[in-house]
Amino acid sequence: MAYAEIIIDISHENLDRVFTYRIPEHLTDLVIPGVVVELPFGNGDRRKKGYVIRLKDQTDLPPQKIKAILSVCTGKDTTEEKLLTLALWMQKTYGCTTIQALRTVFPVRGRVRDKAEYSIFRVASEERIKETIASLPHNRFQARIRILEALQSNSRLPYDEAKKLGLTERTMDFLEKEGLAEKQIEQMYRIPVLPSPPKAQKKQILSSQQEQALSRIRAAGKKPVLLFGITGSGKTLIYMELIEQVLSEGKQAIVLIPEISLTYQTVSRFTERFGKIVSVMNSRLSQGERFDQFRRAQSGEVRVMIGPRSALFTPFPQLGLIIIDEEHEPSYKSEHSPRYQTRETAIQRASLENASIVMGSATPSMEAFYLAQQGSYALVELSGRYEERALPEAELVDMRTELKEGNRLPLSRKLMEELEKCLDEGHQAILFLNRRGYASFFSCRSCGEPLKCPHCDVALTLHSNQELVCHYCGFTKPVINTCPFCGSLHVGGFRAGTQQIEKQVQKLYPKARVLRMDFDTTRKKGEYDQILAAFQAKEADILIGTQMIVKGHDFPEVTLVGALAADLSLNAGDYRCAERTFQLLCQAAGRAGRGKYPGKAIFQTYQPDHYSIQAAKKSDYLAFYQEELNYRSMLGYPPAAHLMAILGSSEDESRLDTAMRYLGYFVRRPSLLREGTVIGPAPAALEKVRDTYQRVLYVKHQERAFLEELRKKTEKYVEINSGFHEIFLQYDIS
DNA sequence: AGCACGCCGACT
DNA sequence: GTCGGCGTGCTC
Repeated sequence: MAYAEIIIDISHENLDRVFTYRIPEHLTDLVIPGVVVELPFGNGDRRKKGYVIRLKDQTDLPPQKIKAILSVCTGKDTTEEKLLTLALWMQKTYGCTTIQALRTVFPVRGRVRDKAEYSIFRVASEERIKETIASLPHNRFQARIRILEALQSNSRLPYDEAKKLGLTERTMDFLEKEGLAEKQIEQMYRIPVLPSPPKAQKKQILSSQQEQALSRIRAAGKKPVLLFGITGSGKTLIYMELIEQVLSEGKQAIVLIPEISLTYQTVSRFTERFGKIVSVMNSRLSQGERFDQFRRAQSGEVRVMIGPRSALFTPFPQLGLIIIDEEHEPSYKSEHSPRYQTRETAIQRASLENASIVMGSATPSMEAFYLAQQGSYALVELSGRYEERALPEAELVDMRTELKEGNRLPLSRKLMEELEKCLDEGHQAILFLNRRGYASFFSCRSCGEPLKCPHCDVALTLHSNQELVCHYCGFTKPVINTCPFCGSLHVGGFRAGTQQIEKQVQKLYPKARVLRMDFDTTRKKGEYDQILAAFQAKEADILIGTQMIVKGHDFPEVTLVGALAADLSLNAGDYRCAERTFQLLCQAAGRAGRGKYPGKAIFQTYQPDHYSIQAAKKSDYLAFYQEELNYRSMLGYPPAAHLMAILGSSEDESRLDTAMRYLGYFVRRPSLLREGTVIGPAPAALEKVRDTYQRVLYVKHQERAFLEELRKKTEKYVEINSGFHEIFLQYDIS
């Protein structure tokens, strides 16, 4: 006997499990994992669609309970089937539950959407309603009367309001049977506001460099392409040419961009060229809005989807091209289960759909460049800035010398000098701080003890309203004036966050118009775009901010970029921190001199000799790549090897410790671990978040498949051991 | 989510 | 008794 394990509905927790169905003989060949089938479900054998997850020969269930599959809905080549196959691939590769994988790939009909969409419409005349109310005995049918009364004045009653009036299934049945009202689904799309109306565009002409790159991309065919082009070399124009071609073949394209650069500026370039067929997704969209976006894509109304990583799952009928811009951005790695890497998943989707895929970056991720070197990706280089603008020259300032010579300000003398020059010439400047709040943590100058959040174990940040804030859980406490550890009165915010730098700059250059952009000033929707637009319109001379200001914006009047603490991100305690630092600095330097004036970048640092800072100074990607690859090979980190993080979390610290220790013993068993290394368990980077403790265990191995196998074995081990019951485990393989 | 089942109170 | 409201539990 053949059976299939099927998932019925991904939007409801109670149905969050597999059901077993019998495969009738005539469907034997058609029912395979990844296919959508029609089933009888529940008491009335209602017709439901289900996803086939896997097949099996046996089942423990009593035979009389098992129903048979009715039919197979999807042929082999539908979008749905391919996305389902993609979900199963993600489950296998990233280790998550099937439901989690399905929810990532298919839009969930959110509750918000249901409320807004279902309405009750009056279908009878007002008189008839009145008569019905009168005919109903008034001491009963309270719910019916309330609803009919509501329908008298309004012909439409939203479903959630009706629920409040006591609407039940039976009442609804009565209303429909009597021909008084009907339940209706409104087919209203929530169209997110498009940045700009399509303009008559003047077609930009490709440089010979761009032409060359374009033909090499086309020559690569379906092989993934890594487009390695420095900032300002005009990658976007190449993307648009590729999209143009795909559209002319009647296919559709997905453009992935990091959330942070999903701005008016970026999107308007696409809408100006392609008009209404472009749609934008962003993570601020509600579930319902996202659902609508996907439906518009399905119907052919939208043919180019721009968005962050979740846009990868747009269900286009004939996907022709996937573009991943700024491929190296950390936001392409999902932080929730499944912890998928967008680049890998996109390549998988492209191969399932027989689509092309192009990844672009000025500073490719170590993984992508490594794979390009190995020949798995086609490497297409795009050298030279568009219209031959010079690359800005970066200069290092050693902050240790600065301090020795008596300058305690966050700005070095060199930077001040350049800033003044820049302002005098009437140009714009960007001052960039590696991380928000990093430098303005609150600590004691006598004993050096920083004040930490009692829930999250991170340093509290001092805000201008004299409050100490935890940026993870939002815990606040008023500022104190004695150190709780040693009683010293020398407590205060050290150095400067963006706010302090803003104050400092205002003091130094009272005439300069200063804009600040960070977490605090961009909390409200639209503020981000407003600040950028204002700066672009030259309504300010200096823009101060965290990494968000150096990502992909084009400010032609900026001639000076200052990185105030270039090495801040070097000590983040993560094997990727050198890579991040290099990327951020290169991006920052790339902001300067994008217009007709040459640019200048100044990196202030306490570690001027570090290779990532040295390489960033010269914008020398290859030099950095070589050094970093040596380091990764030596220590067995990706891309030289593979790394699995097992993240355990629990509210019970001692139980978590015990469980993770035993997990450590388990994966260290010689019978399991061949040629691999285990590190930990150790407290995770954030030891405690929202009163939940976190521990992490790392396993390094040359073979990814080995780690995937180990994960499966670990899952089984955890399942049969009661010590892990209150422990939540997540796996992250890279 | 749907649907049935079963209990409870208000009515003929 | 009987009907409808309402809470609970199950769906291969």
